[in-house]
Amino acid sequence: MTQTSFLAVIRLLSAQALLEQKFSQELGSVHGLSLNDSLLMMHLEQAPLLRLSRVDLAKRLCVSPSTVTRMTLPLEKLGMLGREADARDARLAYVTLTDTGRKVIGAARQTLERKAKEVFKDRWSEDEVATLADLLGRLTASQPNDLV
Amino acid sequence: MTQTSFLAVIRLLSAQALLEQKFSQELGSVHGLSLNDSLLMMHLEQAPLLRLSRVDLAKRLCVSPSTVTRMTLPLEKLGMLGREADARDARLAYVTLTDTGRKVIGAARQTLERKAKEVFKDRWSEDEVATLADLLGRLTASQPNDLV
DNA sequence: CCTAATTGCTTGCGTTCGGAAACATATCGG
DNA sequence: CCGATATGTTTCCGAACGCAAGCAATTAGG
Repeated sequence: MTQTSFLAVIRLLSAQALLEQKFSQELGSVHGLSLNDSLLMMHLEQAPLLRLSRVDLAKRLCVSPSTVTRMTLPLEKLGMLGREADARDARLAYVTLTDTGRKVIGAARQTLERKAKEVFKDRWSEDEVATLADLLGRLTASQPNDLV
Repeated sequence: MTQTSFLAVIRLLSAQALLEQKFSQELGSVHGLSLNDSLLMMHLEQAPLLRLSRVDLAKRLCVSPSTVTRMTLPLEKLGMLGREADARDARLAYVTLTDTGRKVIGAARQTLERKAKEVFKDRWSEDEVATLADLLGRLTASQPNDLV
């Protein structure tokens, strides 16, 4: 069991490195976004009011709050993200997804979907991909919210 | 199918961020290694002569060759890694695993194994973990060599 | 041979990230 | 009401990375 767990974890780390490499290039050159930028905007996309606090985003992305601050700065200047205050708590500075941002992340998502399909194109049955997605979902179940 | 593939990829990326966060801290404080340091040394561990070229390591880790050069430098100074020339090709500078390095990565591996077991401790049957490991292995099958 | 292209490695530069510290605001306990 | 503690955000600093450029050595083509 410990060997199997270890194998699963090591392979997951390796697989991520491979996928990130495959996705980052095109995502950056075509849409001007990093992979983490895209994940951030996709979290906003499915948030109730298209907005989330910075600490919330940090937890979902598994990055530090300072990283969220730095990530949102350029996207805000590009008009993809906005900033919104909370009426009750003046400490909160929500990150919002603008109309421009919705269009951009929509296009980026299509790129990601196409690339994702390519990954499993050969030697994978639909059931196998579904099983993989399901098992990985168990791993991230402890996290705030699931994308897609 | 495209939705399923997309879901699998997104969840894999999220799961990796979560695992890296869980493993990095203890690995660094207890053994003084980063996660990538450990993966690099584990690749050396199972190499035929405990040695690999830098470009080979770069491919296995999905990082740039310059990163390998920079990663090995401090580990070499700590006596965990060594440098070996090739008799036929003077360009090659093999990275070797020293006795010290073998002991350190062996201990680090135990930490990783223990943490990996914790990840699946609850709500996972042995078969499920094995299935996950198998499916992830398919993703990394295109890569040079498999760890473990 | 001898030049050109290729391969392995390293260095410099710009970018990105985590952790500590600082600051503002909120909440809790008397 | 007030001090102490907690929470959200930002800034500073050091560490890690990719890319482009450069150097050394090998290989390929005439």
